Amino acid sequence: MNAVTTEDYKSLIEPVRNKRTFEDVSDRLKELIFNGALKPGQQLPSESALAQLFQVGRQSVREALRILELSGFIRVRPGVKGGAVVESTILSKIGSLFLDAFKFDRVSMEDFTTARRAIEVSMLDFVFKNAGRSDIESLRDNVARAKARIAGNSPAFEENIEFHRLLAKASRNYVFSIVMEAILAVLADFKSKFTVVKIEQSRNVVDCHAAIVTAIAEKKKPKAVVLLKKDLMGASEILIGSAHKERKRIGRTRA
Amino acid sequence: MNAVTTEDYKSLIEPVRNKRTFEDVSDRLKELIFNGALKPGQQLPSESALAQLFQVGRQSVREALRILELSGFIRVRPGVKGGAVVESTILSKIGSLFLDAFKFDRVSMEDFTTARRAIEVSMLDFVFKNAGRSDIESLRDNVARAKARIAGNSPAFEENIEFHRLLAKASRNYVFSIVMEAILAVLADFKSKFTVVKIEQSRNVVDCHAAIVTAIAEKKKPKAVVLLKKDLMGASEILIGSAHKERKRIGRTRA
DNA sequence: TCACATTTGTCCGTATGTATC
DNA sequence: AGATACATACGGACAAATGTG
Repeated sequence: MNAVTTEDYKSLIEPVRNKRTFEDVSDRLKELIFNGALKPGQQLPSESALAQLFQVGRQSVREALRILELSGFIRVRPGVKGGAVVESTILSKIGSLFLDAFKFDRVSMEDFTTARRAIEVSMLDFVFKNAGRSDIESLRDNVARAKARIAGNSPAFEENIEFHRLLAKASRNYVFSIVMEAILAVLADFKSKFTVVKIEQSRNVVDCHAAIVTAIAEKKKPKAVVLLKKDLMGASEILIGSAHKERKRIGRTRA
Repeated sequence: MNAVTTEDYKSLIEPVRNKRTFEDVSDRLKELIFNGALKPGQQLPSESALAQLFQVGRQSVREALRILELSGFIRVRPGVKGGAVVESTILSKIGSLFLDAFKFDRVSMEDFTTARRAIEVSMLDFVFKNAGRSDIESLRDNVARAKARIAGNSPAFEENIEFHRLLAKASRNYVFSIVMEAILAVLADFKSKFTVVKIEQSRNVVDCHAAIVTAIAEKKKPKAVVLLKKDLMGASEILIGSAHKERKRIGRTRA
């Protein structure tokens, strides 16, 4: 008899079954999606059918579907002909999780805007390297729509956010699209809550965007960098300004 | 009578109540966490207690807790004195979601490594600007531990990943920590699956890391940039190499 | 317009596994 | 070892949503 306890074996022997049922189910379904056995647009069996197939209760299936839904693998709708359909909404899910991280860990607007500036400027290299004619067309189209909206006397809030999404797409590197989506999620949330977008601000932004597109089309990289920095700096000032006001209003400082 | 249907109003009128019960519950709990009413380390009431408090069924509470768990807000453990505890694991959740996006959308290793290089190099600016003595100490410590492991004739896989996490921390900007966590999740997953880390490779990496730390300590930025690029380029080659082999082995091309 | 079928959404009762005291 | 308190899991039931005839 010695002092070796079960505890000592925990690092050596892993349990045969440590996963919870619903985790097992969601992992199995994930695998099917990764394998290509379940393709985007394809309908999954109903909850009760899945329960029978996996030989588990419906509750476990539901919790598994909840996981897949939140991870951005499926969309679930009620009603006849409803149910779970394979569909990638991961991008927007990453955005909301990033936003959660911001709120939970109380990231400062200064950190956010400076990091954003650095990342987006470095992304511009890729735009110059990889953007095609169609990308530039999309950007031009975006600017045109933004101008039209401003001409109609309303701020082009959505369009000006979309511009950066399109810029990321023009980098032809999906990683930047993911990161940009995260950035824009924070931006959209913050702006919608704390700032009133004025027409004048919107107009300046659109003008800057238009100049950026021109610089890209004319392959003038240094000019584009300067313009993008100016654009992002303007956004920073608005954000940080309202963040300070907000902190004052709430009367609580950062931990 | 005109052709205006209910459908036309969907963009104008949002439903009074489109949320499902469990979404309501998880949102309410999230708010309590953001408000600071529920602090990290704090225990939530039991499932049945929450069900009574919110006046909903246990199943709705369970699905709400599943969401909070997956979003990285709580940890759930069974047994007496178990239950849901507020705890931020969002960083690792963002990592796994990022990894999911990679697998789902079949991002190429080329895109991943080039984007990573760009982001990490731009992050280096922040390291030079903000890193304190303690950050450099952490990096030095990491290199020392890696060297010790290699001296013991085993590859310093974990330590070499951790190096980049510490580098992000040294930037003193949490945004980079988040992005880095996402990058490392992909890296760890890929390496653990497809490549055998050789001692020789590990040694080269550690030597490079050591040189980077020295360059940072001596405030030699251009040198640090060159070294970091070299380090990341080495990682790229290993990854892309094994990615090609892997694609060949599986016998499936990218969609 | 209305009834119907299907599927998700929700609740309840109950049983089991698990960790702590 | 036994009692406990909790999550986990199952099955049944009904409500709500939604497409179809």
